[in-house]
Amino acid sequence: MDLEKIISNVKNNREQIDFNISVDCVLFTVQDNKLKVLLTKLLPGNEWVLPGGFIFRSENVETAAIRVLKQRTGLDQIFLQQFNTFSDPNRFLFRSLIKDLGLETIDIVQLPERVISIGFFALVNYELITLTGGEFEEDTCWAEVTKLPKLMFDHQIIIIEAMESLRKELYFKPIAYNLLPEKFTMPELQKLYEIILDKKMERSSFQKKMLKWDIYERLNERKTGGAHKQPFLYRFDTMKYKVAIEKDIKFGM
Amino acid sequence: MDLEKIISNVKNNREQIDFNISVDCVLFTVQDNKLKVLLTKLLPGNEWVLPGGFIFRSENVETAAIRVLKQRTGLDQIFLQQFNTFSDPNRFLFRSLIKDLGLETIDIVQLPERVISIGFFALVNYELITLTGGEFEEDTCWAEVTKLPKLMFDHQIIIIEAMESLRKELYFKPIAYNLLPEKFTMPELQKLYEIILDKKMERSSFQKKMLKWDIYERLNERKTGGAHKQPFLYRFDTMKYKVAIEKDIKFGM
DNA sequence: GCAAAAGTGTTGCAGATACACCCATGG
DNA sequence: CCATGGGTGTATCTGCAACACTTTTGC
Repeated sequence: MDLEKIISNVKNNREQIDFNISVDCVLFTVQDNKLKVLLTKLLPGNEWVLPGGFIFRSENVETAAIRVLKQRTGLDQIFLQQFNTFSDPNRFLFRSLIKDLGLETIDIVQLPERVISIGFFALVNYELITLTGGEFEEDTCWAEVTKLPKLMFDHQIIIIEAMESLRKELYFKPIAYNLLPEKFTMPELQKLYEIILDKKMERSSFQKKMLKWDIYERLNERKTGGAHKQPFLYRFDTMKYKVAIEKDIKFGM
Repeated sequence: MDLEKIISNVKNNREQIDFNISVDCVLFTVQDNKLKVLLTKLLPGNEWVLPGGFIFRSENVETAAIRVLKQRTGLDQIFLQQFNTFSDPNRFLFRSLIKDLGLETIDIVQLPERVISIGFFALVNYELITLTGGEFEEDTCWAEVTKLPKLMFDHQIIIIEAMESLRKELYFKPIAYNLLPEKFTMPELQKLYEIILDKKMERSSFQKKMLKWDIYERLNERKTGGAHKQPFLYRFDTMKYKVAIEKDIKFGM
């Protein structure tokens, strides 16, 4: 990612790309029992930004978001959800950006004014990403949502709103499994809920609630390696989930 | 609203207006116990469209939506909520639109390709609108959501998604009062819920649920005029609502 | 006075919570 | 063998749906 590249992009690809609209992706993961988001830099040494990009005229915004995430993570099956549009007239001004970065030599006549951005949040398991980690740039990091560094533009607001949306969603839909490996245990799932909703829960009640929804398949395996009794492994079952939705099951916490 | 006006707009106002992005407003109201949406026409005799408009470079998308609704209804205090972005590459093509309408004489070189639209749904009390109804054009109507006429572009999809969002919201937030006059009765509120959620409810339970939330103020007045026992009048109380949110009250149906 | 609508009280059931108890594992 | 974590059963509590009963109004 390189700002000058972006700017030459703007000048040379007006036919293919809409430079008034972008997507910004808040990619969440959980590592060391902490909720984190992926950040990157436009210029080395500068402030952090969310991974994002402009939209090709031949694609819709979801496709653009998938493209951006694929480019960052190597994955193209990431859980993704649009949550808001950011359109403050002063949120992203090419002209002031270039001035701030001391790139005044660039001819800015053809650059658009305000850029409107569609915010997406995405969920991914940390281990899946590190598997394809080879392509990461140095100017990329996982930042704890409680300890965000200084961010450019309105990206802090975008992250905060993404978290609110994630919480609201998790409160009513069982989307947390997207943050876990394919096979996971109930204690792991509970830990996730506790981290995201920032609320301790009772072990037995939690488990019963999850099982009652009947959307997780219990495998004939148990998690080995840890000390103490080995917990069962579960897997999210898409078919069961569809059946549960048909039955109008409520997934509220 | 006039298509040729729009097109001359595009040509003459590129400085002020972003013609790649628009807002479309699904304005709901309830009349005769039916849920209806406001529709309009681009050209007399042509198909229906949702009220919408482009976005000034000096405003955000919410302001644009408020502007569009104010222009249609005379009201600027309408409950409004963004619900999705519509960006299919073929959803709105100026070029094919002009061709379809037989306006091929128009020079289309400067028109944008695909227009991305931000969808809003809005709620308004029917009586409030008719008060300022003088400025309505002939080519404007309230269409029942169950009997939609043929619509241009992807506007039918937008309405359907708006309804789903409205239902989902109403299921978890007490927004229905926006469709009622300031003072309303519990039976009226219940009727609304039944229309929107398309589900009959038990009178006594409904009333208790509403009162338990403690967000409606019971007035020392009763609704007169109808036959039978006069029901109490209530008013949505913003302060009480804030308190209830603080208390983490669940407004689920 | 009666029918219909609205307010209020009562009861029973289902779901959730809290707790208890047991089991398994590694150190 | 014991501390800890995990599975499962059970008692209790709560909320709410369903129903009953009462009150009020217009005709």
